[in-house]
Amino acid sequence: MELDVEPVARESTAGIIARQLRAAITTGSLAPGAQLGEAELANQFQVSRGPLREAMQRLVQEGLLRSEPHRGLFVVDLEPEDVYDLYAARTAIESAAAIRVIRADPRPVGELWTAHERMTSAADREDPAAVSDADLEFHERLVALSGSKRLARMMRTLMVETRMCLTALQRTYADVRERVSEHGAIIEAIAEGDERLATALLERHMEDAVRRLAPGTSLFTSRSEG
Amino acid sequence: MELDVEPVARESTAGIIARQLRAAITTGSLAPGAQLGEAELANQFQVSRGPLREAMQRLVQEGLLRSEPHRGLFVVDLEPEDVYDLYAARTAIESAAAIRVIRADPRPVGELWTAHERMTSAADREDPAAVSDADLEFHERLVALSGSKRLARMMRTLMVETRMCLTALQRTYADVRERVSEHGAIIEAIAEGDERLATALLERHMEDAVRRLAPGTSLFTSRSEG
DNA sequence: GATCGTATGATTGTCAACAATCCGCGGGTT
DNA sequence: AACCCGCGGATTGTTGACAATCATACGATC
Repeated sequence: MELDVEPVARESTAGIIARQLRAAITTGSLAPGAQLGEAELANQFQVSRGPLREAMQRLVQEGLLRSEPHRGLFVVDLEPEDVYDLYAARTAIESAAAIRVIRADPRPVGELWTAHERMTSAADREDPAAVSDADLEFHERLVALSGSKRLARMMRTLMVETRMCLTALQRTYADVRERVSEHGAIIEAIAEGDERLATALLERHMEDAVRRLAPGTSLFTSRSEG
Repeated sequence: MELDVEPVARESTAGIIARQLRAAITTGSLAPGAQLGEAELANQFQVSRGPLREAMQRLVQEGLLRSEPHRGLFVVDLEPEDVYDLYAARTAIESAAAIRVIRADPRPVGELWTAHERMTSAADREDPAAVSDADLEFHERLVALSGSKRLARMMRTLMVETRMCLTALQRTYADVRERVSEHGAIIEAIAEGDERLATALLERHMEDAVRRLAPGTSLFTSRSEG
C-alpha cells in the first residue's frame, strides 16, 4: 500500500500569511518604506495580531521587512546601493545554479527552452508585463532546476526584491529583444556544457540589468568609489 | 553637530532570542532532530511564549528549524543530501564574495591573512577546536569583506549549518596542514587578482571538505545518481 | 517666537487564559 | 493476539486584555 501522497495541512498560518505578505510586496501594494500597521493588517487577514507578527518576523529574517523596535515594521526601501548588491547576489546564486545544471546528467535544458519560448511569445505579442513575468520565471526556473534547496530558498527572496525594483522604478525594462537573445545565449551555453561561457553571460546579463535600472552604477564597483 | 552614533535599542526581543537559538544549534546543545518545547524554552529565556514563537519563526525561514503544524518545531537534521547542498551553496556565496573582494580597490586581503595566521597558530598549538573556529572565521571574513549585505546574511545561516555538520559528525576535520595551505593558496589567488584560480581553489576546497565529511558523496553529483 | 515640558492618543510588546489538536494508554471487540 | 475506539494529559495555536513605548499637539516659560 504505497500511496504517493503528500502530508496534509503542511503549512502553518504564519507561513500562509508570510506568503501573502511577500506577494503584496511584490505587486507593490505594500510599497517600499511603508509601515505595516498590525491592527489593520490583522483585520484584513482576519486573524489576531499574534500569527501576523509571527509571519512578519519571517520577512524580517528574509530582509524584506526592517524592524524598528517599538516603532513598527517597514517594507525595506532599496537604495541604489541595494540594487547592485541584489544583482550581485543573484549573479552568485544563478551562476552556481547554472553550473549545477550543466553538471547534471542529463542536462534538463528542456524546461529552460520552454520558459524561453514563453518569453519570446510574450515579446511577439508586445506584452511588456508578460515579458517581465516570463523573464523572471526563466531565472527562477534555472535555480529550481539546480535541485538545490538552499539556492532555491535564497532565490525566492531575491526574486521578490527584484520585482520590488522593477515596480518601484516603474520599469518593465526595455530592450526586450536584447534580453530575449541574452537568455537564449545562456541556455545554449548551458546546453553545450560551457561553464565559463554560461557564467560569463549570466554576469553580463546582470550587469546589463543594473545598467538599465540604475544608470551609472555598475555591478562590482569597488567600495571606495561607491 | 554631526555625531556618528548608531541608533540605540536596535534589536528586538525576537532578534535576541533568535540569535541565542542559533547559537544553541551551533554548539549542538539543540541537537539535530530535537523538538523545541515552547513552555520549557520560554521558561529558560524568561519570556512568554509569544516572543519565543516569533523568534522561532525566523529560524524556520532560515531553514534551521522545520515546522510540523500542531506538532511542534524541530531542529533540521541534515541528510547526506543536505551536506553537499550546503557546501554547494557555500561555494556559490564564497566564490562570488572572492570575486567581489578581488574587484575591490584596494583589495582588502590584510584581514584574510590575519585570519589565516590565527588558523596557523592554532594549528601549531595543535588545538583542533581553535583550528576549526579559525577556519570558519576565515570563510566568514571573506564574505564579510565582499561588502554585500545579502551574501553576508545568507552566509550566516550557512555557517550555522556547517557547524551543525561538524558537531553532528563529531569531526573537527582532520588534515589540518592541508586545509591551512589551501586557505593560503586561496588568499594568494585573491591577492593576485586571479578570479578563475580563486574560485577554482574555493570549489576544490569545498569538495575536499565534503569528502572529509561524507566520503563517497561529491559536490555536483547529478540528481540521477543521487 | 522658539524651545521645552507635558498630556493624550495610538501603536507596539507582552502576557496569561482559552480553544484546538495531537499523542499515549487502556478497554473492548473480533 | 491484533485491531479499533475513545478518553485524558500534554502541547500547540489563537485570542483579547494589559503594560510600555512612541508620536503629536498643546500650553508654559524664557
